[in-house]
Amino acid sequence: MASLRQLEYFVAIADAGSLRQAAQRLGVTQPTLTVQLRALEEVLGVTLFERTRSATLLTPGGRGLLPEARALIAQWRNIVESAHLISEHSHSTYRLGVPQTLGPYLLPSLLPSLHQRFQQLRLHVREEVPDVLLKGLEEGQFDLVIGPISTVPEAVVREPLFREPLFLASPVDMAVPPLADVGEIDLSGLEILAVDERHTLRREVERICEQTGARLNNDYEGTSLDTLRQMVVMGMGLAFLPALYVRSEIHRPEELRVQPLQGGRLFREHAFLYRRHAPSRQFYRELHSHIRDVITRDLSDTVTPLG
Amino acid sequence: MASLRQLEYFVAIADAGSLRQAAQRLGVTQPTLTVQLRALEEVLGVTLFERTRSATLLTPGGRGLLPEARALIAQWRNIVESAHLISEHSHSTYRLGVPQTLGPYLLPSLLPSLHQRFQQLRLHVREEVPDVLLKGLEEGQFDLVIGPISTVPEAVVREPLFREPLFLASPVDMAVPPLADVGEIDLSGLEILAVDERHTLRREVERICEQTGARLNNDYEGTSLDTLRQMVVMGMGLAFLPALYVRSEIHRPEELRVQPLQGGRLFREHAFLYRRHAPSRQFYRELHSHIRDVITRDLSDTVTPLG
DNA sequence: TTTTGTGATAGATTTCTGCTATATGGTTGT
DNA sequence: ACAACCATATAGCAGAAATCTATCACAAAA
Repeated sequence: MASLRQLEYFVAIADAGSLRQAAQRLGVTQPTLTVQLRALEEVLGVTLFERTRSATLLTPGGRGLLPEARALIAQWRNIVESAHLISEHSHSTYRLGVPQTLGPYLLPSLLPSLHQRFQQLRLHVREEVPDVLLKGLEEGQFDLVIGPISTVPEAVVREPLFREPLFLASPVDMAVPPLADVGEIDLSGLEILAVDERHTLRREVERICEQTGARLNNDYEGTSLDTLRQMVVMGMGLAFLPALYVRSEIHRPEELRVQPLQGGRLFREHAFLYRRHAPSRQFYRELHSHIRDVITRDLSDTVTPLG
Repeated sequence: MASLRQLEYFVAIADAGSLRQAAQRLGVTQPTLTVQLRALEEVLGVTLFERTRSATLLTPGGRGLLPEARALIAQWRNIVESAHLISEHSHSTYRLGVPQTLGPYLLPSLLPSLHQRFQQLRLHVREEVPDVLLKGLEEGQFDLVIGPISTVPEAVVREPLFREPLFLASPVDMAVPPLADVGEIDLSGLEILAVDERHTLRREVERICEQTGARLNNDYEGTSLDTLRQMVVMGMGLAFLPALYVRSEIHRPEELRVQPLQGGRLFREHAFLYRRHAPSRQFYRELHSHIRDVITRDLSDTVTPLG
């Protein structure tokens, strides 16, 4: 095995045309070069220089290897430089996980601002269901997660982000009384549609249904909020839709009536998660702080910031 | 300064996903990896792995640097491989110097056969005048020289190659008696043309002129044998042309009469030269041996092999 | 012939690398 | 809850490698 240093010696000797001069430039002594050059030649099995008393000449073999050695050293310097950039954080690609029911409606409000604040930051976003998000965070498939507030392992830091109201969506041609507080309302007999059971949103809806006497339709499970909306429009039932979704959709009152539910019992909450011992945790804290600010500034008409 | 080994450790740990497993694959112990990895991280200024008790995860920074590390190691293996190819000799490019008055007429007979014998051999041929050839050989601008026999420094090995007769060239319309032996012939009064004085050939011709009483034309110096021939054709004088030149030219008796000069006093001699201490000298000896064989086999109707 | 400049060599010293043994801190199974 | 286990971290030592100083040997130039 040879070392990078030996390759640098090789190049320096070739450039200087003499061991002594190369030694001087490199700040080492000439015997060092004699020995190290010999060691490199030993490893390569090629005599790189023809040593005469009056000059040190590249052999044909050495001439062929010289550009490759230069390239290798350049590549090494490149790595060091990249590393130093990366060491300032926010120059790497962080893998962010979000639930499918949140990502498309939250991130468009978040990413432009994040990108402006951390110019070199690259986020690789992947949508997953919450269970997978948490597991993936623990196991290292994700660096960051924005997901439902839930109990998290000791090894994960959970920073509450915001509370998001749920709206009751119904077809325009259906008579549903305005709801003041869901706790006081009787929805018995009504069909409620929800996304499949891997989503936290479904658990919220299940709880609400028990409290209001509504019936959860188990035959049709929307795989996305958009599907859910289509199903409501087609009269298959009612649905609870998160505020950010409602906000982001082109509002079409002629198709869908959306009722705010006062009283604050109907909502879901999201948090910012990362591994407690992640080397970049300091940077994650900065990210969190910035995200919280953006939400407060841009989304507080829709959601309630937490923490 | 980091080492190639540390980069290999980095890659191995990333692949294995654990220090212990990586250590086992690499045939070292786990503390070694702990220490070396830390050293590499120190140099790069980047934490490459997030060490947890249950797993060893790449950090975002480490993830970014991993492909570069792989590339560097690949390039290093590439260098070693090239070197090992080169070490079998005849895979390098050797710089061959020849006189302008010989190269174009000898090499076409030589190179195809050389290439067949040493498939991977690459020769970079440059034409120079003999002085420059010898100096260039000593100073390392050439690895090999085929040039006029002359006294050479101790540091240069001179292997005689062949003796090349000189022919007397005259215009077809000029009456010149057939020459049996130049020593017995009187050429007094005739104009002799020669190449410029940097060529050994000119010195030969000067000597001959003194012996035969011919007059060397100093006003017109051909810069190449072809120019010389043209000048003879145009009636500006006679010239001595080397056998290989005569052999290689399309013979045009209607333009130029070429007379062989018997007696063997009129010739030039060429040798194969290389630095005595060149690391590839063993290979040069093989080359010389092969070249001698080719000359004996293919050119002995024109020249006399030596040595 | 002396001087200067080149690479090679020897031996001492420092630095690096890897080992063994052990500590530390989570995870898992009872 | 606790023991057993498994991961990485640390300490200290030994051998290898790298470097230095001093010197040699040789060639070219003055």
